[in-house]
Amino acid sequence: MFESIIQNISRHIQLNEAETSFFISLLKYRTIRKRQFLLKSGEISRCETFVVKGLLRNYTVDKSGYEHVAMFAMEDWWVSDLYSFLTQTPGNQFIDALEDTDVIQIEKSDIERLYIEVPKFERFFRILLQNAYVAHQQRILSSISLTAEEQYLAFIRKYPSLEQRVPQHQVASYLGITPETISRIRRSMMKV
Amino acid sequence: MFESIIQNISRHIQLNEAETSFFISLLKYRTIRKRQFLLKSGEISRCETFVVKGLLRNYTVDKSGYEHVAMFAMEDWWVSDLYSFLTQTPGNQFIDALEDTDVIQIEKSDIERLYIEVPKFERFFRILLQNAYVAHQQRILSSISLTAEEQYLAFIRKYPSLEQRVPQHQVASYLGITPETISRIRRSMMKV
DNA sequence: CGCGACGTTGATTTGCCTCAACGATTGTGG
DNA sequence: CCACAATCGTTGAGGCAAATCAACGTCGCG
Repeated sequence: MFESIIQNISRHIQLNEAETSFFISLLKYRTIRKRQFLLKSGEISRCETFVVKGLLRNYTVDKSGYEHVAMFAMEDWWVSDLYSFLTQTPGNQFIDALEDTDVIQIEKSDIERLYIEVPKFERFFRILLQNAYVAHQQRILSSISLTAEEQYLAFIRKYPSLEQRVPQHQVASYLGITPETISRIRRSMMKV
Repeated sequence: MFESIIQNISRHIQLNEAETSFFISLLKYRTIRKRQFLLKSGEISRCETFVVKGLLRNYTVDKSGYEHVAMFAMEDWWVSDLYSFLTQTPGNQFIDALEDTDVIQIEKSDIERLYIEVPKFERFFRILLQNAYVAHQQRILSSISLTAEEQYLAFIRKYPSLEQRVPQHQVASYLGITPETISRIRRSMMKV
């Protein structure tokens, strides 16, 4: 049940048996069916979420009602509305399932216990956040420097598996371009 | 000499005297004159850098030779080419000074010593990275969802002091729009 | 079967870029 | 101390990449 998250963590830190079972005692296993919500705007993000199987989508809705995808999260990814999680105030992000999805969750208060009782977890999440920092910065640079076509090609090169599983209009939303533009890019790629 | 960085750190963790002096023993104080480089593409980013006074700019150059600003760093900010820093391989980012700037630097090997001898620093950098994560995500959402004018207004609202100190064409580069567009936005704002 | 979700295609519009010229300011070397 | 260059911002004209709007085909599913 919890092998995948233990393996994810042991990529960066080593846990002994006592630490492992303490950690596991803090976890909750949940299933979210396709189109169901894990988090809605206005709610407080109380958990960090690890995806065991399936595919989640983290997005916001602007004042005109348009959705903008902040990130996708598939197997082995962590996701939350971090701002809401940190401040424990109502957030403005949604998380829903694009596929039937199994997740493991840990509550904020339990993460804080973990930091105190097993300080190695500070290191683990620091490393996770470092990697996210690098990825975010690359995404920002793509967004401000590439054409729509270049961004799309960079996306499918970086996340070939997501490109298979995520509907194209969701990819468009993630990249900040329109579904029509992606459709035309793909057509022009076919010709070559 | 090191009061500012100690204060920056004590916002998130408490250090005793021994820890403080050990930390200080790892630091190097440097001055960079305007237009000089702290880091060039192709070099390995060997330090984390904290800005005491002044203003730095972190950017990349694309294949057409155009610069794209990844971030600015003024007083109380941390900056590095994190990817190069983590992997200790040559990076593709530049860091130069937009003003005469005083910085404090700590080398990667010394940060690692610090993590081991004063694990609280894992917490400190974790918190720093959490805040960066939230800021990055907001910037991404701005970039994919707002018009040029909305992005510019959001920038000057979020960073009014930067808007005073950074040349407009650098702000344009940070936002992924042209200097001419910013100029026209400002003119249209004057009329109202 | 019928509906909703998804992708495609064409016609048209538009926000922003490109290119070019110019003024103001700052800096610098003779 | 001045001449000149470099930097920075502004403005206008024209063009283009991508958005918008609209219609249609297909697929999967309740």
